[in-house]
Amino acid sequence: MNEASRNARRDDGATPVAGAAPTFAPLYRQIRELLLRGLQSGEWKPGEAIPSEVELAARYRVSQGTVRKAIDELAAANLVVRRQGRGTFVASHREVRTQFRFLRLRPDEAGASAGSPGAGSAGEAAPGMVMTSRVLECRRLRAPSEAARALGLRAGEAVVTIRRLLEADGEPAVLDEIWLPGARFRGLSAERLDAWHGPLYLLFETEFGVRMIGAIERLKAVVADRSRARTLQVAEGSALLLVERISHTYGGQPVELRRGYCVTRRHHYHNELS
Amino acid sequence: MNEASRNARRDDGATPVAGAAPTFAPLYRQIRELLLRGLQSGEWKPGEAIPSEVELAARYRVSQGTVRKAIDELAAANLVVRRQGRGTFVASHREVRTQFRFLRLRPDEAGASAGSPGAGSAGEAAPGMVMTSRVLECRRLRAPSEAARALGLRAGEAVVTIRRLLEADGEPAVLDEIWLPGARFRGLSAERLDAWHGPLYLLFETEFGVRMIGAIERLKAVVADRSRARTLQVAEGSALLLVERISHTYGGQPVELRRGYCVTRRHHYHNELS
DNA sequence: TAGTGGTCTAGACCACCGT
DNA sequence: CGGTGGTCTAGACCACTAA
Repeated sequence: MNEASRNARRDDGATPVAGAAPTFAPLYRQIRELLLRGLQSGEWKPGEAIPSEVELAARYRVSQGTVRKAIDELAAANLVVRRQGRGTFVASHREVRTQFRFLRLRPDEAGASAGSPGAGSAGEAAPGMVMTSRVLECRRLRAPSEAARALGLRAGEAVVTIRRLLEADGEPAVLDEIWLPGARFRGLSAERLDAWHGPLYLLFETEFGVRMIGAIERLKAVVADRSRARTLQVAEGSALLLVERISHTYGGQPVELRRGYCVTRRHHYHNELS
Repeated sequence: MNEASRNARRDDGATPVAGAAPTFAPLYRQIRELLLRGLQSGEWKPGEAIPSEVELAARYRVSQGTVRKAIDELAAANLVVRRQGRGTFVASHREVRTQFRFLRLRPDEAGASAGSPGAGSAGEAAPGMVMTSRVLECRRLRAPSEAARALGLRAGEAVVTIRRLLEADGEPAVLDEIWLPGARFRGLSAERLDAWHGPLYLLFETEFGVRMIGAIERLKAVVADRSRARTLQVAEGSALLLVERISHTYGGQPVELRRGYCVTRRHHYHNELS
């Protein structure tokens, strides 16, 4: 198989560094890109199983080990979940583990029970708090320049904007201001949001076919203005944690701009460095 | 080799879940633990090469592939760096890539040139700013209860505390308040710090044999009190980003408590979710 | 029991690095 | 050139899951 297929497909496509000479990608990366294409195109939907390793190996005419390494990378990127004895499944925001990858707010008294990982365990603890959401506003408008830039839209294109208040254990915790590209989110309305109970990203995934697979966040500390202070029920002039997020779907394409104003009196933003 | 060595060593040690029945670890994890022990004991020092894969395979009497998988995990945890054609090296804070894993502050105008990773590239950009440090204070004292708890010390044990001001491009950016266990940091003094030019963690690594390999951070927004406002040259009542960090060395053992008060007027804390 | 992912091996060859 | 990590293969067996 090798002597032919190795050079059959050139160029990774994942690292389009301008000016770099076209480089050849190892087989398992080429396979990874093929699988990625299947995920992106919806050939396999969130929650479904992808074909078994042996079947994929036969289909692409490579060894199982090579397919395995390709899937390993997809699993490392949380695009796919392996389950021994059952198969490999497309990651979905239906799963709790996925949900809390994007919610970094935690109650302060987390017990601090030192998990102490050996060399590389994830150790995701379930945040012991009840989150409820209340939609304050949802409307369509022409993209403000800032949102257009973040979402890669032309100035004036349609966007959907949402304002919602998250409460943690009954207390106002986060005021979210969200912008979404109008083209991908036709039919998204306040009614639709009110009727939905569950994570926002799960709604996006099931109703609009938009899977959030990653995000870049910029955190700042800001002073609460009058309006935000009121909705969050804190004093004007309080310090708020501003989390600006641009999340993307397959291929790094941005599909959400979000600004979350967080009350960090009894909560904090959790992050692990390694 | 296999029929014997597979069950020769039992129990991972990395996941000491109380009450769980003793479980057997795959060979490559056992090898990983052995290598980890070598790193921890200083058998191979930061910057040095560890033995080659074939040599390790011979030493532990397993196949090269098994050693390889063990090293893969150590590399994924940033404990070790592979260099094709040269060898595998113990990670050191001397390297720039390592340094900025722990410095998440970035200047606001980072160009925002959407890097758009394919499936799982790290894409660490060099923060385009000049950081300089000025030590305000360094003294030894009995651990305040909070620091003792964070560092796992008995109340009243000795700690070293440091206060330092970081300037980014000439402007005050971060006020750090640091606590270190006194036992591990004998001889650390203001003079020693003043004489040092370079990352703090590199000093710890080279002079005290303490390698920071990970940390847990809790972020909050706070209001600047009079004293901190003055040293950071901002108005009293400004919002500051408080980054509380507990960093650890091998085995998850905490060795630093740090509180950083960040001015986020022209900078932000950068984070990537996936 | 059949099918899946998980581990381990042994050997081949490639790409890269320093001498 | 020799040594290192990187890729790929083929086959064996194990651990787990579901029918």
